[in-house]
Amino acid sequence: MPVRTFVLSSDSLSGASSDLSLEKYEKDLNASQWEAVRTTEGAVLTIAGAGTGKTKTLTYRVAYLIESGIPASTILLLTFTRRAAEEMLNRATSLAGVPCSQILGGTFHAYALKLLRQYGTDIKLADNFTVLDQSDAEDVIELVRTALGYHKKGNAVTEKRFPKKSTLYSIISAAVNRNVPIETAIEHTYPHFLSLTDDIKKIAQAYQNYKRTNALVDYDDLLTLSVELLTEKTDVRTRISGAIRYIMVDEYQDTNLVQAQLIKLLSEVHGNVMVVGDDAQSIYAFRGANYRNIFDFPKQFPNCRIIKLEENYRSTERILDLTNAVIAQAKEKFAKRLYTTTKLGGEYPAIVPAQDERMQSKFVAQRILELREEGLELHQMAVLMRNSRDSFDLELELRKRNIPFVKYGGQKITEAAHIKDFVAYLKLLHNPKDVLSWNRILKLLRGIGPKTAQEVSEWIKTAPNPYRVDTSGVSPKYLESLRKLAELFTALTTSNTTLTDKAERIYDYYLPLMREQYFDDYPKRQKDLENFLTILVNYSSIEALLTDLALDPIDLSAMETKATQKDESPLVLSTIHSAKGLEWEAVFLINALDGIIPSRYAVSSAEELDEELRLLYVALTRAKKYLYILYPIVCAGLGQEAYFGNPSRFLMDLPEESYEKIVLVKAGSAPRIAPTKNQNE
DNA sequence: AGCCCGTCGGTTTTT
DNA sequence: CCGACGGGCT
Repeated sequence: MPVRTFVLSSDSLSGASSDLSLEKYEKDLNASQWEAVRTTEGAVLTIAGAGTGKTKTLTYRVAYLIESGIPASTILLLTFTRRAAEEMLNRATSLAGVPCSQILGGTFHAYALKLLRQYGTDIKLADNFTVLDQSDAEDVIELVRTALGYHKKGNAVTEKRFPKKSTLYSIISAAVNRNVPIETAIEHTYPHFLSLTDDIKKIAQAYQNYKRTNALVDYDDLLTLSVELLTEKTDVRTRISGAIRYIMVDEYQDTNLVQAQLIKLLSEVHGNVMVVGDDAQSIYAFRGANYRNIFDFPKQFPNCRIIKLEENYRSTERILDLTNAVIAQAKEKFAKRLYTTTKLGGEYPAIVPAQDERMQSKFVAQRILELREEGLELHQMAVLMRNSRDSFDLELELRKRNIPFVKYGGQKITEAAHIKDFVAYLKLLHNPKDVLSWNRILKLLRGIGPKTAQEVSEWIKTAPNPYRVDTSGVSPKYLESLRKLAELFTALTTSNTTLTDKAERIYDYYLPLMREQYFDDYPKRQKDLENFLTILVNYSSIEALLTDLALDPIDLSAMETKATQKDESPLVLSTIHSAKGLEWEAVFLINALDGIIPSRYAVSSAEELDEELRLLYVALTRAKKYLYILYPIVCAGLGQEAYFGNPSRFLMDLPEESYEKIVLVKAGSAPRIAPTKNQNE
């Protein structure tokens, strides 16, 4: 039996020691990282390239502050996802040897929500307000659009096609996030709707009013209302910013103007702010992020110190050469070029044209199994894609070969109709006047459509006891089903049961309705609901559950894996956007086609094209050791007709010596991998 | 008038 | 595969 020694690294042990000297921090870091850690006073801008130890630096800085005696509750750490915050805090805790869990933080939106829950009434916000996620917000828009009469065709104003609710939402949201008037937002993304500007403005206004009168707050409101609060209420601002001595912001290139404003306000008293970001990795401009925030930071904080991290510790030299060549194609140039001194050489990154999507999937699955034979674990490998649906074929192949995987990106559980239905009952227990949820659950009843649902829910809003749906004077068509609904709510509200009991009760009531509503695929949906119930058990209050669902909903397929966990940590499938900040030993990028990445919706403007290039850059820089870029040559069209796909334009002009090409050859029924260096022709 | 259901068209990325 | 739309039904 082979025996190896295993060396425990010192930093996982040092946590236990009460080593008062802070030198251990210096020892683990390079000069720039250490400078970023110890420069705690004043404003600091850290520009950190991919894989240069950005997360490590932030983690060490948190631990360093804590060990220097700074109370955790005076530190605010803002990150892009809650997962990122949790991971950093865990690592900082073991580093500093003292719990860091008291640190304030999470996402901008979550922190803003906390502020508003506490001080919202100061700006006349109802104290029981509900947070709308995107699909809720779209439903509200649909509601006000209908109320204004825009749904009818032949309406004088709607001779032309009227934008659908998701388009309306994205226009309204873009205007807020970019801090521009509605017409500018329309012109930017949907110039063909410019002639409807006045109507869209009316809807935007009605949407705003509706939210206010019904105590609803959408994602953008969380940020803008926080800014409003801190701007207008001087005493609140002084109290809050006085209590925050140190602020750290991760992924600053993906913040928008409102978020930048928020930072400025929160740091007013102490002025100790460090923002960390990489302009080359900005991939959220589509949602209003502005990477120029990075360059504007020194203007906002004139005495700010600028620190650059340029030494990459993640990838091999060969991968780095390729990714440097990729990002060099950007129209807007980036000043830095990453280098490595520790991971010289390595395997060539590979570009793999596959005959078709099936072949692509087979290659990925087979190569993953081979790498696992060589000792890589499944969770150390990832398959990345531009669009969530690009992995459907691969998912079939992985299931066929029994390779467990978890998928990030794509549909969230709160976007699935059946989960939304289910949650609507819970929302009503939390807020009985939630018209939106009434609407939703009433429409599930046979004979009740949009019109009746709206009438009934408007009536409920003013009723003394909303749960006792009054059945007098309603049409016998749906009398019985209304009675049953009232019965459900009576049971839910009169007995003192736990959340789990309530949920089960709702489940029993809802299941038959669901079967009727979504007859085609109800078994799948039923399974989802059962999985959802197992997650729900972890929550003690409806409010906690609803907050999590609104601000950090898990992906539908991730929920499935969570519920049916196998003993082996699964392979990761992820959209590039959801892969931000993560890294793997082996990375496969699939469907690297022109029209996919860059997206065909982005090719008309140089700016959007650059963002797609940065997206590709983010994808490729996730790889530590192995990198495969794949695309199918023949693509299946929408119907049955196939067409020839072109590889991404970003791959066309890369230096020949920066990658190898892999040609797939069939051996019997299974394809074999025949590596050929592209330079030996 | 309002509901139901079949058909067709268009399909990015997410706090 | 979901959502908008139109026609027929209650």
